[in-house]
Formats: sequence, structure tokens, C-alpha cells
Amino acid sequence: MDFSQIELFDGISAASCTDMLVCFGAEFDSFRTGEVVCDYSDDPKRRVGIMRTGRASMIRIDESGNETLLEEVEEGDIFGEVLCFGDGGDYVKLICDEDCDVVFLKYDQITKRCEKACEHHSRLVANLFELMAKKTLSLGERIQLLSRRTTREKLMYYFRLESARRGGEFTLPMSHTRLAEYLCVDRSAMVRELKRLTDDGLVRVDGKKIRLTQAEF
Amino acid sequence: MDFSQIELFDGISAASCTDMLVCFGAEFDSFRTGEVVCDYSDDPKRRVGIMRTGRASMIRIDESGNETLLEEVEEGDIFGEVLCFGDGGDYVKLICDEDCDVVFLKYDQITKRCEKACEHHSRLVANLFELMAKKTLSLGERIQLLSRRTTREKLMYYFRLESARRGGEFTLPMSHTRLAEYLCVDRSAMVRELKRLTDDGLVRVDGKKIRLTQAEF
DNA sequence: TCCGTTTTGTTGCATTTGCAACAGATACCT
DNA sequence: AGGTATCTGTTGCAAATGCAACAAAACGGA
Repeated sequence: MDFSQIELFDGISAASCTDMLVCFGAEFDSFRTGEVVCDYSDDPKRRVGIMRTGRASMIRIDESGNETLLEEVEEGDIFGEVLCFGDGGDYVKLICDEDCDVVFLKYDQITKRCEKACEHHSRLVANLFELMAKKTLSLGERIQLLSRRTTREKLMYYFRLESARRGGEFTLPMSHTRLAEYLCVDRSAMVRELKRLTDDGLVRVDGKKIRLTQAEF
Repeated sequence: MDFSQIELFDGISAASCTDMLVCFGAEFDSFRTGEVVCDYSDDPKRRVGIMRTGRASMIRIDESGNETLLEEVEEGDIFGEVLCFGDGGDYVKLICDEDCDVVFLKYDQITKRCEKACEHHSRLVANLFELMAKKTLSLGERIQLLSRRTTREKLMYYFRLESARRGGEFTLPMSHTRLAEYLCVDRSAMVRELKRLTDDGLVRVDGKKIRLTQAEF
């Protein structure tokens, strides 16, 4: 097993990694596109997952069958019901968008002091801290997005963010249908608003290609 | 200075605490109700704050002057622009709801390996990890709330959560005006929906006293 | 290539929502 | 007690939104 590429184990020797895997109850697993990585309705495993490669979507399905895209889990991201989306009552699952490799750690073993006093235990916790900080940032960003009141504002906020991140013209990383779920608005209403935005000359939309008009800057 | 009551320093001797304060560039500060704890528009200090006592509200004000309550920071919570609500572009500030005591740490010093090799450095990072996990949970909850599409769903989700936490009948921890900002909906629209909910017999509302009707269970 | 599934574009309609405005109630400070 | 600021309850109205439905286009697997 090659640990060198895994951010989680950054700064920790391969030998230590192997040792520590036992302490943390580490489990490695792989999933194929479309498979369910975790099902948080009946999964009291208290595990923390780290996405090594691939992408997955945290999806909530409420009693009416509405699907909501809670978050996108990407390479290097940390996830888990202990961390997030704990108890809402609805059905929550993590579903694979692309084949992915995952490491699971037992949450309780992380904060517990290690009896074996592995020398790098603390380094791993520090790494986890950074992963958490990154996650917190992305959750905060999501809150900023969802706290916009209108579909228009949500779209513009999202576009500005992606535009700043990926460059002036960028390609949506998901389908329009999915984007509507992400923004938590009705798809048809979103498409309507998208048309208004283009009519007002604020954006150019061509399928998944989006470009903000300079008027915005 | 008494460190024993501060969760952040849990498991760390007073002597070590004093040592470490230097490593982390710790600053203690107090604020009075109404004062601005942090102003994230022009504050590139990269500090992490821990609320020792008191309560504060993270508020965003957009260019139109709309206020949004991003999060409630309570005793023991961790906060900071490095962690959350980083860059949206709008004006974001943390404002004191009750007199509060705060510790600030320099974010970069936390993850950096300590040259002085303070023995408890790693314990503190572990404590921070737990604080972060707690924060992540509350952010996740907030996302669950904001991802509801209608005002009715937001209200009911919020009431169920508070009801489970504080008991069958509970008192809103904020004014109706503030609640509307928290749910990110128009206040008058919220009041209207609140009335419909009572008409439908789902809740009883008496000022800040809320009770879910058993029909819900 | 063919077939089934998903996505997209579109529309009508009832409902919800944001917005603005105002008066009365309440809380807060001096 | 008086005065100011905030909160609450309410309304009308225009606009946005959710919902349902359907056909065409695109996609993906056998």
C-alpha cells in the first residue's frame, strides 16, 4: 500500500502508517459509479471517511421523494455522519459519481488517546484537523449560497464563485437538473431564471458552458 | 488565568497552557453586548476564535442591506474567517449578543509544527479537532435547514429540531425578526406561514413559546 | 445500432414569496 | 416617566416559485 499520495498521511512514514491503521480501525474500500458508499439511515458506525480518489454526492431524500444534493465530496475531502448531516430524520446516502477509493477511520479512536502511543498519531490528528478546516470552509460556502433568497441570487453567487475558481468561462461540473438540486430550487423555475439572466445580458449559457458577462465586474 | 474551565485546554496543565499561549499567538479579549467581535471585510488576520463565555451572531450584510444570520456562535464554539464564510464578497461581522470572552489563536501556528516542541501542542490540536467536528455538525444542520424549499418546511424542520433538543414546549432563543433572518425568508411571509401552521393545527405559537402538536408524532 | 433512461426546454396555473408600508406593542436607556 | 428604537401584526400587490405535464434531445449500455 502506497501512503505517500494520501494527504491524510502526509508527513508520516509508511511504517508508522501501517502501525496506525490498526489503532484507527482503518478500512480501505473501493466503489464503482452509481454504488452507494454509505447509507446514513441505518449506519451507526461512527466512521469518518476520506475520499482518496473519485467523486461522490451526499444526497438527501425526504418523505415526499424530493432529492437534495447536500454536498459534493471530492478527492481529499473528509465526510461522515458523525461530522455532518447527522440526524435530520430523512434518508441520506453518499452515492458514487465516479469510481472511487475511500479510507474509513473509526471516529472514537481518533480523539481517544492511543494506548500504543504511536509517535505519529498526533500528526495524523493534525492532518485531520486541516481536512476538517477545508470541509468547514466548503460548508460555509454552501450556507452562503443557500442563504440567498431568490433563485437569481443563488445562480449569480454560484456562477461568481465558480468563475473565480475555474476561470472566466467554465463548464458546469453537473447537469442542470443536478444544479437545481444543489441550489435547492425547482428545475423549471431555475431554467426560466437562467433565461432571464441571459436576456438581461448577465451571463452567456451554452449547455454546460457558462460565462459571466464583464458587466458584472 | 484559570484554564481549567476551557474546553480548548482540556487535559493540559496550567503551566503548559501558559507556555503554549506564546506558540499560538493567543490573545484574550472581552466584548460587550452589541460590540463587533470581528469584522471579516478587512480582517486578514487568519485567526481562529473560541467563544469562552457568551453568545454572538455571525451576520452578513449584502450590497442591498439585507441582513442574514449566518450562524449563532455559542459557548465553546469555534469560529473564524479561515474556517468559514471566508470570501463571499459581502460584509460579514460577528456581533455580540451577550457580553462575551474570547480567545484567539493564529491559524497558521496551529498546523505548523511547534519548534519548541511543547509537549501538549498535539493535545490542543486534538481538542481543536473536536471543536471543529462540533462546528461541522452544526453547519450541516444549518444546511439541512436551508435546503428546505418552502418557508413551511423550514419552520417545521427548525421546530422539530428545537423541540427534540429543548423539549416539547420551548422558547425561541431569538426574536421572530431574527428567526426570519435565520431561515432566510421574509419576515412578514414567515409570520403569515406561522399563522397557517397554527390554523392547520400543527403548532401552537404564543410569542416566543412554541409547542408542536402531537399530530406531528 | 437500437432501446431505454435521463436530461432538457417549455408551458399553464395556483400558490407562495418578497417587498413596501404602517400602526400598535414592547423593550431599553437615561 | 419619557422618549427612542426595535419588534410585532397586518395588508395589498407584483413577481417569483413550485408543481405537473409533455415532447424533443442527448446519453449510455447491450
